[in-house]
Amino acid sequence: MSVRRVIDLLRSGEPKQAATVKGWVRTKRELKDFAFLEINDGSSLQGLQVVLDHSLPDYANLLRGLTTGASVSIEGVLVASQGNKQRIELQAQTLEVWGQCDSETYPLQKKRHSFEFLRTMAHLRSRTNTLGSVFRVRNTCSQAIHQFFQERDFLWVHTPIITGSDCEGAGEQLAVTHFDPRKVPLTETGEIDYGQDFFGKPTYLTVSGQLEAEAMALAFSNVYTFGPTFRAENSNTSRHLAEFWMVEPEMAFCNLQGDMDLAEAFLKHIFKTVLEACPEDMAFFNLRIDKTVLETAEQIVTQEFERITYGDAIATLEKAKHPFEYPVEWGLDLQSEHERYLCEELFKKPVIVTDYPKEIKAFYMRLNDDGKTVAAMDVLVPKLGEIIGGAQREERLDILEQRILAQGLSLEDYWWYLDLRRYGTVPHAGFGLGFERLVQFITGMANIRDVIPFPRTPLNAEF
RNA sequence: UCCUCGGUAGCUCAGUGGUAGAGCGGUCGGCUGUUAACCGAUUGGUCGUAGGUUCGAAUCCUACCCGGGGAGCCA
Repeated sequence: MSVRRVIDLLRSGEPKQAATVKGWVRTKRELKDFAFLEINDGSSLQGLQVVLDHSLPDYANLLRGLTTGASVSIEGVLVASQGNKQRIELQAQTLEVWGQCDSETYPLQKKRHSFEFLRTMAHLRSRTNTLGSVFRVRNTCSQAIHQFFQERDFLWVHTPIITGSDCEGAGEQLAVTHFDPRKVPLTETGEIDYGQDFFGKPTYLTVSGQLEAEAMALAFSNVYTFGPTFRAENSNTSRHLAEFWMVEPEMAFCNLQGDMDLAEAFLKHIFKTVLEACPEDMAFFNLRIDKTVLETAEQIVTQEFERITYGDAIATLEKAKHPFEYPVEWGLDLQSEHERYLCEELFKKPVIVTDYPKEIKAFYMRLNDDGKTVAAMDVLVPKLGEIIGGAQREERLDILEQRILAQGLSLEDYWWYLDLRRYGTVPHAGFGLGFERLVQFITGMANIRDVIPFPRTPLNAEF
């Protein structure tokens, strides 16, 4: 008798077939002479309905052990369901409880729980409908990302998680040390003597693999990273994590135009893949989480993104009859409210804003011919704001050196990054995508802590 | 980090100075193929923590802790 996943049985199981299913009890509905179980094994949102007849040996005792959350193995025969909520169901013949689940103390009820409550039990919450759907969609997103790049001959490169560079230009870093915090060695002048630490110098968790990805792109032409990233910012919002996953493609012989084209094709591919692979989960999000996710996904796949320069965006915002809390003025960064106005009210779709003033962007972004702006691009989406940030990189050694110095940074810290411009430099471009923000955007989940299994945020590393 | 709202039963919440409540869940019983099952009964509390005011505090005051939403920073 073959063991089959629930999704397989729901899709292709036929009456009279023998089948064994293994999973966890979601609900039990008892009637006088028989009972229904719903078994879920994580393979799909819908569970398999199992019918237990009172003629089963030791029926009364059996039912007592079949509580919500218990793990079971059930052998039986598939039959056409008399109910209208499922095509097929399993008539149980033998049943084994692997692990009991005390219903007095098991925290997950059959009814809906708040996401705040579920966050206090990250080890159990994946057994709920919503988190189950989230993590299946998250998996499909991962797969779609690799597929997109691999089909285009991009090399997946593994950039370091521990970095010796404390100046990657993207926020506070978490220190990595092997020192005993009670006995940190000091130099004669009273400074911390990092020469005695594990790596012989200060080290940190990476905030971006971009600089290393650029090095790899200058050998392999097209590469991408997909890995964890860390930020020690004390950000307490529904869109920030201290540990998150980032996707960073980097392309040699590419300009800003090519960068934007790639970003748009990339998002379209992921949405298309999720719509095809996870229709049940997406329908669930549309019904229970956010009634616009399907419409939004269809728009992403079919519509061209709006493209607008920062200068035009500022001019548009200045003319808008919309009250803004923060000032709109050339040279100031766009605030959340401005970004939301552009993509939620004005264009009603994703917007790519390009060519920002050089003062508000990173040193490595390529200086435009006007000398005032850089070849940067941000992809803004409704509700979330910035989901992708990218740029054509500055490939000219002299200008890059000026930009590093102008931002108060030191050339020595970037010696190897500058070498890339000394030896065979080429125009190149890339972008970074916050993976959890992508999953948030696709699923409509309001809080980023609910789209990663074990979220890391300030004061939260329990699991 | 700032602003703001909140913390009362396992969960979601009501109670705003005078005996601690409801719905759901759990348990027990009933029931015609149920599917957020249904019907009946029942169980369940250091009111976030520590001080203070008061004859009396879940309720008023102070501090702290934790959570939600918004902002900044960003992805």
